[in-house]
Amino acid sequence: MSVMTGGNRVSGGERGSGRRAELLSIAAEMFAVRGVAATTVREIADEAGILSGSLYHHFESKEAMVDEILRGYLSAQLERFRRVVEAGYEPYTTVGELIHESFAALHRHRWAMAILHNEAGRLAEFDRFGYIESANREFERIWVRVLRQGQRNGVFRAGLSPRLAHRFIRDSVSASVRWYNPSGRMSVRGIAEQYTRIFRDGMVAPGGE
Amino acid sequence: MSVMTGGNRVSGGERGSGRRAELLSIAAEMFAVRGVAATTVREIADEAGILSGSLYHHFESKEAMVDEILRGYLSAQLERFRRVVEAGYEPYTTVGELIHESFAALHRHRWAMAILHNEAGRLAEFDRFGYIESANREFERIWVRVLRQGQRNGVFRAGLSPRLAHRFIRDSVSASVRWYNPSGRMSVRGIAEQYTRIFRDGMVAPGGE
Amino acid sequence: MSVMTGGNRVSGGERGSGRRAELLSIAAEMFAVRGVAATTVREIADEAGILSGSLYHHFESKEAMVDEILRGYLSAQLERFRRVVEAGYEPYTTVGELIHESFAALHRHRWAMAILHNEAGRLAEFDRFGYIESANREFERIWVRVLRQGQRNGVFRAGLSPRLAHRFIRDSVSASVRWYNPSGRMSVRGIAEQYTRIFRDGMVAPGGE
Amino acid sequence: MSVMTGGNRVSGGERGSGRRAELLSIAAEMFAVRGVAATTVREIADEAGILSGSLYHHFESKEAMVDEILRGYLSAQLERFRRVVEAGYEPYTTVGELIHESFAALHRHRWAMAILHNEAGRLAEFDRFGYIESANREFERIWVRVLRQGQRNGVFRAGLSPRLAHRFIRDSVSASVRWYNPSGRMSVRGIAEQYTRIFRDGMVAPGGE
DNA sequence: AATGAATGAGTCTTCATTCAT
DNA sequence: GATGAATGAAGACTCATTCAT
Repeated sequence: MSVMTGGNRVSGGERGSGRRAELLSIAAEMFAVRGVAATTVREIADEAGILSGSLYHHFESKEAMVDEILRGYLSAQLERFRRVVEAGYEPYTTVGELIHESFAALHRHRWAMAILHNEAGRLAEFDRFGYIESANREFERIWVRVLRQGQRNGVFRAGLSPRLAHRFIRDSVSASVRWYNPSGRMSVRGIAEQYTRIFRDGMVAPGGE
Repeated sequence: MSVMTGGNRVSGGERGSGRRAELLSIAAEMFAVRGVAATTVREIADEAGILSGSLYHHFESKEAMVDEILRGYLSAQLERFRRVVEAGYEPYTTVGELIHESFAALHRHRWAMAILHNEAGRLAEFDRFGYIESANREFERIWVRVLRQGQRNGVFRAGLSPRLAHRFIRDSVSASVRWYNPSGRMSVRGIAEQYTRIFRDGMVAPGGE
Repeated sequence: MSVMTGGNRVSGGERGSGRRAELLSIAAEMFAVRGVAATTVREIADEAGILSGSLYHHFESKEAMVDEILRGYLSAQLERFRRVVEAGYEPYTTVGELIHESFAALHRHRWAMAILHNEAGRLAEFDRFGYIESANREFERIWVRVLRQGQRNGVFRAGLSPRLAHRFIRDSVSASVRWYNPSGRMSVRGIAEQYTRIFRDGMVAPGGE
Repeated sequence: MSVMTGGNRVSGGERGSGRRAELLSIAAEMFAVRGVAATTVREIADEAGILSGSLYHHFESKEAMVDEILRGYLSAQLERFRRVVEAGYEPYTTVGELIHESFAALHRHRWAMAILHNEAGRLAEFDRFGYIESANREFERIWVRVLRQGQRNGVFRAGLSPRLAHRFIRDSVSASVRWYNPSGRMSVRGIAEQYTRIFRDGMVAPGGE
């Protein structure tokens, strides 16, 4: 068990608040597209059709909005990763599943992923966002365990650093949020498959080199 | 010929004034570490031991500083990529060389790389920074050409999208600027080798699966 | 007769609604402790367990709450002062009684006294609170009359300005609201006695100087 | 020795800055007259003939302005109190001198005194203003020592609490800042003398009661 | 080359108050 | 009597930039 288990509780407890979720969704997209700092509270409010001060009826601060957005994504995604691991597949399969789950988030939590990818470094310095680092460590633990197990089994090439390999795939996947176009011709599933093949099997054709 | 041929005042750095280069180097690190928007002109000046107003004797604007930093990196790096291609190696070798060149920039242009990785999206919207997109397209052209050639030769696995593969490796490499620690135990060369093996040969051991 | 005869909704507190008095009491303490301006309507409401908007079912405005609190204290206290005077004691005794009455208010109207001491200057500028000045003038009239009478009788030292003496004691007493601690070991009665002795008889011991 | 000894160093070290002092003086009067919270940064700037943002070229924050104003007064006044004590007069005389020094500050530090009298309670809660409490404790120590010594000598009446007596005179003096009018007919010296007589000798005429 | 003072537009945030439900 | 959403005006503070000296 670890940090992000409670997950996504909305201050004041989840109460009704279609409005709250609506505002959050507007904000998430803007934060992702323009950047958190570059998105003004007024712009969010404008987009929502209210005055900027009114946002503070729903959220304590701009920071609190970011917080809520990120917590939601991280806790849900950790949950999914854990479930994959608990399913007990072979490492070879697990790696594929993890990559698929990562890309699946591109649908469900697109903006949160983008925000995280773009601003994690800056945010992580604030105590408030300490959970980001914790979550990242947990993700790493999961990946490294699987890769290492695969190496022990002889399925994965020895001599490669599992931590480095994890970073390799993690960075690729998370950066994809910048260019992925949901209405483009490449489906998330398609991208995930290609990435899995490259990562797991390499560019080189069997007997190719 | 292409975009980034002119400029390059930084690394080339004629234009008298070691002072200028010094200021630019201070700014580059700060832009990279804190973000361009989050770095104030005053902070740069403080770090340089002058008053913020005095910076305007050297540069037209904050934007101009960013511009100068990025141009320097992009033109130099494009130059290196072109040289690799012109050397006329086999695609298998060329891929390794490109990855090595990419990581080598981690030494020479660390801050510029970081700035570009972090803010390219935002900056590219301004006309002034149109050359960023141009340079990126040129990088892509080079990569895609090599990968496609390798596929035709049968060295690289068919059925993989070269553009996607390019993004895969590009994003991984460029994100590494965020965690790479020049004084850590992993050398740039070591990382480049591991990344090359994963990308080219995959995680799976020969006969592994 | 003078100013503060009407009003007094608070202590008298007909007007149905224990709720009203309860809210007023909550507000009074907060106004006294944090300052009127620094106490937000929302904080009062929070403390009362309702939403800020709901306060407006009971009071017209925040100002109206302050008004009601102060009127209650001033009219009651003026009444008591008048009664002391009407009792027709010697000036020497009357002074003691007035000081005692002043300190007695520390029990009954602690928060109102504090508010008045802290904010009278600011409030008095508003027409609405004109009665504060009127009440203060009435208090002064009473004090000055007694002191002057004592000087004529030869009981009180000549050559002292009654108005100045009044300010002296008034300011001391009213400032005591800031440090008086109802659960401390010094009783209100004890403080009043000491103050009376200092004011009436001075620090110097008989034959001391 | 105690807290407020360094005294009044202007951030950046006292450098020139007639402007700084000028702005501070404008602010001090406004803070005193309208209250710190009720005085807006813009009003101060307007009065100074600059834009509100420009104030931040000179001071870090509104709070910093208050801080500088109060430190200046407290350190100077403590110094004067210490000098009175070190002069080694009889307690009877010392009391008179302390009262005179207190009123003398009404000329030199009128606004600081007013701010302190009005807002000390609120300010003291902030760490930044911890020195206010320290200074107040030091003032009290000085007063209590003198009064107690006088009681031991038999000059001052026994049975009176020195701490209470200190509060009595302190509160009177400091509240006088609210009604003292420099252009009125009562001189500071005159008020000080009357207060000294009341406090030391009492209202009652010798053989009066 | 640099200082020091100032600008002006903009940022997040606060808060008394209103009002339909 | 109360809720919950919103208003609108204002407040402290930031910052790239300008410019006379």
